[in-house]
Amino acid sequence: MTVSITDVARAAGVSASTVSRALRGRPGVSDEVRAQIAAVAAELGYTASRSASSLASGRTYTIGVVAPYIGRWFFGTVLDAAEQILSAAGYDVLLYNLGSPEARKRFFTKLPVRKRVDAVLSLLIPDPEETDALLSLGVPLATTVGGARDGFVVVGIDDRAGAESAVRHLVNLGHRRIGMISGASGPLHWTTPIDRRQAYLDVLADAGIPHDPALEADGGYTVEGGEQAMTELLAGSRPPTAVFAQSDEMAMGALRALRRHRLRVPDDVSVVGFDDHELAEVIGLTTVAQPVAGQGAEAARLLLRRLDEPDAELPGHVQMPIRLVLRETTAPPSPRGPQ
Amino acid sequence: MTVSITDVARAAGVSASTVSRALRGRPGVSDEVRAQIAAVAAELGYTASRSASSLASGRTYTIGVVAPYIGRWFFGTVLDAAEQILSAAGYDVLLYNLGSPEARKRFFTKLPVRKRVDAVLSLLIPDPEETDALLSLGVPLATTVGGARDGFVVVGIDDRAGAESAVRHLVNLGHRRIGMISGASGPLHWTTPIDRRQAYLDVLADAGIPHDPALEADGGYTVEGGEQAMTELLAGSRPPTAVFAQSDEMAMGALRALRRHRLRVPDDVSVVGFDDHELAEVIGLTTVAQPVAGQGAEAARLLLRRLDEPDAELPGHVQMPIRLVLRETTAPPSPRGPQ
DNA sequence: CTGTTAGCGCGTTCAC
DNA sequence: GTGAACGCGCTAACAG
Repeated sequence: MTVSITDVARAAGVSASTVSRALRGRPGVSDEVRAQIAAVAAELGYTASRSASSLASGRTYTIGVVAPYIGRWFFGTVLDAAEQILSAAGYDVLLYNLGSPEARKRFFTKLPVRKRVDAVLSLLIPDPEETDALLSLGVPLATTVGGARDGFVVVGIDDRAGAESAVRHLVNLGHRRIGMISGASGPLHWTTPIDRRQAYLDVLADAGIPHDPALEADGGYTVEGGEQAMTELLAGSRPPTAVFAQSDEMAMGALRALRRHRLRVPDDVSVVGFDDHELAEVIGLTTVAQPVAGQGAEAARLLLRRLDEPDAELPGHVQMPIRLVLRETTAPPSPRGPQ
Repeated sequence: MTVSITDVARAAGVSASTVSRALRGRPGVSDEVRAQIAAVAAELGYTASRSASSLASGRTYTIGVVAPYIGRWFFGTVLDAAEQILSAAGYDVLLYNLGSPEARKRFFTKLPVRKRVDAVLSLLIPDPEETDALLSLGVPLATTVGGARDGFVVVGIDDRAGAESAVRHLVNLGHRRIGMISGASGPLHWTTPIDRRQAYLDVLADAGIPHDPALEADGGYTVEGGEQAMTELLAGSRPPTAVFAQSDEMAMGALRALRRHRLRVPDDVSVVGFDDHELAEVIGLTTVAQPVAGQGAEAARLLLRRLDEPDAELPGHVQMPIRLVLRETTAPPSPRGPQ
């Protein structure tokens, strides 16, 4: 039924080893024999069985990618970029979508990637136990989230610097009542919301603006959450004149809430996001841009280099550039304040 | 280093065959032995090598998913849903992102999924040659795009009915100059834009509205394309009072173009999209909703059933429901017309 | 430069 | 109910 290496060997009048060497471009085969084998293989439609070759060689030419919510723009974009780099290098991608707690638990207890992948790229932050599980795989590890960690190649951004530039922008415009929509209720060990919040506090302190806890709300990194959070902020006795949302999706939710309250942006309230979502430009959202696809691609590249030269010195932590993109949702505060 | 089935067998004082039977729940093992083996395996952290077991059994417990642009909301969402169903059933997902022509060609010529997957789910429409390549794999096939085709389980929607409801809505509001932003420049064999366009023509004809080619523009299914297309339409001598965009992303681009031209929506121009993108609600976009995640999940389920009972009768073509969602971007035409 | 010999780790007959 | 033998298709080490 399916054509095997011995079929090719027989048809070409050589041994299976020669076929193996010839097709994989290994030295030790004369050019004419190699060409003839290639021709026979093509004619028969032969492809080596990955199961068999990885069993024999120990290499799988497969990379495992674990992600939360691949349907979300951010992760989808990272995955997209990483896959392109990996497949161009001849690697296949095994995808694990760990959005639900059950899926996540199932993955880390059964660890289906064991003996199946040459490396793992994680788009989520593993907790200490999960980290141990990944380390136990004994393969190179990379991640695009969180800070530097042992055993991982980390490609990320400077969350604090990014958040600082956003909040400072609002301060420079003259705002004093600056709210923040964060994502504190996310998974543990997820330092991003913590870092961005700290930057917010730092900039306020730096500007001599007292911190008002009533100006903080949790948006859970979703559009709906952002909308609810903004609604909460508006319900306060002294609502903010500007809001820093820790993600563009939450910012979009905030914009929706503002529209529902008949408040104009940026005349009544300014909004800054974070990410530079593909639709941020469409909406005219001022935001902190980070190279999302770039991080996926870079992490994939570093992983490939680790596989090519296991002993090469590689940076354990790469910082990608960020920049504040000014659009149409920020302006100086209205003299009359919101309302 | 890595623990194998013989390690477990030795530690449990049984043979490898018994371990194999016990761990996979096959009959022929006493309950107490089975329990003991399970305990030993857990303690040693044993997982069967997929390479070895699929080499021996012929089953890979892996499904190949090919997609264009997984970074795009639509495909990311379909993939997300399909992956959840498949991994819950114990299958792994091998992902192939075929956005670029090179990646696509590479995939279909080298066919890296051969002997690697038990089934394939395609989120793109293969041309006749590519179809042959997929059929040659000899495994169940499914797709979420295009019409019914031999050898595939197709899960989709009625594109014509959906587009009709959108255009009819505009007609019912009283619009006579109705533009369309389509995606004709996409890949060949992609019938969606053709079907949606035909529906547009049918409804116009039905309403006695003459067709004006100047009211059609190509948006290539992207936000930027939609923006350009809308700009083209506005540059005409008699711009439309309403526009049907064949996708929400193009509709969002159109909204941006309208804003830039200082035209109000829906007062000056009405816009209808197609898909019910996750941000459509945020923007208040009237659109034709289709169950995007639902299609991915359903296709995955049908594939699993095919694998479980290869001889069962399965529908070759499943139509998922659609519905028009009225929001804030459509209204009767302004008495003065656009401007 | 090429063929031969051994496994890689497991599932699957068979015997027992 | 359990174990021994064999083979899945391929790569790696060794001869020649």
